[in-house]
Amino acid sequence: MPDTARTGTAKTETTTFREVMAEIVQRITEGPWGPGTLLPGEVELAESFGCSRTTMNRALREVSELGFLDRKRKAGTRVRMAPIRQARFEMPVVRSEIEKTGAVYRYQMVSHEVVVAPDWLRVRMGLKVRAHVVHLLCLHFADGGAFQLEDRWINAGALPQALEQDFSEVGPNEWLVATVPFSEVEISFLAQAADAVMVAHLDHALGDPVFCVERATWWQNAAVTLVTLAHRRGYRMTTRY
Amino acid sequence: MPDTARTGTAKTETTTFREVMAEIVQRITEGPWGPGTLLPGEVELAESFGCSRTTMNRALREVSELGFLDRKRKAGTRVRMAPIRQARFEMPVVRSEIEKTGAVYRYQMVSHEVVVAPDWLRVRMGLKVRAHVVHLLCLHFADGGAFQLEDRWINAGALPQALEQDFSEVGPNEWLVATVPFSEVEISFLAQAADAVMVAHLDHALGDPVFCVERATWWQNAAVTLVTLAHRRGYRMTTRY
DNA sequence: ATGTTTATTATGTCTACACATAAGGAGTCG
DNA sequence: CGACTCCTTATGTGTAGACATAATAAACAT
Repeated sequence: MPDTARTGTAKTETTTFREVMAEIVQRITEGPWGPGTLLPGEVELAESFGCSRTTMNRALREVSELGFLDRKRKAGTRVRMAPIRQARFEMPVVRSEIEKTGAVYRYQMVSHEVVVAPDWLRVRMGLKVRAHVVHLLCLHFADGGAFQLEDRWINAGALPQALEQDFSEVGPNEWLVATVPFSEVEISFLAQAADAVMVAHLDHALGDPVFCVERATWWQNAAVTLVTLAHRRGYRMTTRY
Repeated sequence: MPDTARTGTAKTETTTFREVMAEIVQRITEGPWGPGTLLPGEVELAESFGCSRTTMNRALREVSELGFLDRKRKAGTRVRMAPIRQARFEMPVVRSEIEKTGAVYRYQMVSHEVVVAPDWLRVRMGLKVRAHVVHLLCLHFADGGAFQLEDRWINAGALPQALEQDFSEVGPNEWLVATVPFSEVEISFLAQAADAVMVAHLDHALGDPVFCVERATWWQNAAVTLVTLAHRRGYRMTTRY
């Protein structure tokens, strides 16, 4: 911790609202504004910080979005008793996730078929009876080792182009984000026992715990795709805040 | 635009910048602004929307924070090719998570001991040799069934009060958030094989896949606590966006 | 041709002011 | 006593105008 920019280099005068934010967070986490404290009003604060109310408002709003403050109209601004614990995961395309670690990425399609949706999938995605789906199994390698097994279903009713598409070179994920970029998504994290398919392609023994991500996406109220991403042994999804 | 919300006599008329946001998102997801589009400048947009640049700026800023837009100074505002996929999990105290589903919450302490930190923990938390830690095993029930097993270590060096605290009634989590509310956190999600302790308290067989959350927290550069939360069979952590 | 300076431009932010809205509290009236 | 109205207050949001900053493009000099 070098210094708190208060006295610091004195000349840069970075855009005040960030400074104000920093000072507020400081006062909350270390200074006099413990949990439950009712802060002075915006006007008074703005005055004491030597900035306009607009700026103070922005600072307070953003600190509030960080989960430290609770604001209500007439009631005022209060420091939360316990901060909102929110974990935020950025979910990049697998390729970026792998390349970011410096490893070499390789993609391989394992299988590709067009079938009538099985019952469990129809229920899960809300498809019509006898709806056709594209079913893919793909592998993502990091430095030659299998990193992630992708088990994907694409609703051909909503996305007929998927029937024509060749997935042997470009992964379905990258194709999808380019084709249907903005969609509703539901993500689940879960632990699953390794089945035969996973054992065949990842470094798992039968029944081993596998960390899986399941992602279902809709576009304009129609189910587009459902994917399960099974990760290699020992994978953890980590974030800091 | 029919009116500028100035008349006051009840109209939906949600405060313009939200309207503007909605319209922008609409144009991106369904309208003419496909991925890669370069939007007109703020001034021009503000004019065409009939609002001030300030308001347009706020709208664009917030849409950008949603992950749809990419803004750079001179370059202008561009629709992202692929939206930033970010999953955001709110991590409430277990009690709230359970009670929110309508189930009855019950807490039980299983074991409580003060010990010298084992080597793996010393490394993991960066403790001194022979540092003392409080080690707790606790259970959280939902409607009488075991929901979550909490395996917690608290650094007594950083938090001597933990030595005096009685955890048989109040769970360590709730005590900690009240005592050390604002801290640095690292969260990991992972899949683990059920060990003997988990089997004894949760509905698992030995070796079953268990969804675990591991959380390490620091306060002012000192490790405070490390906890592993093992969940019952079939648990998933889900979010939508 | 290449490197450097300068102009231009779009976003980033600050200011001062105004009105809107929600919610607590006081006062009023049955 | 309770329900209602009205006032007050703190945040929420909109406007117009100004300067700051970053990044590109054009002009210039070497």
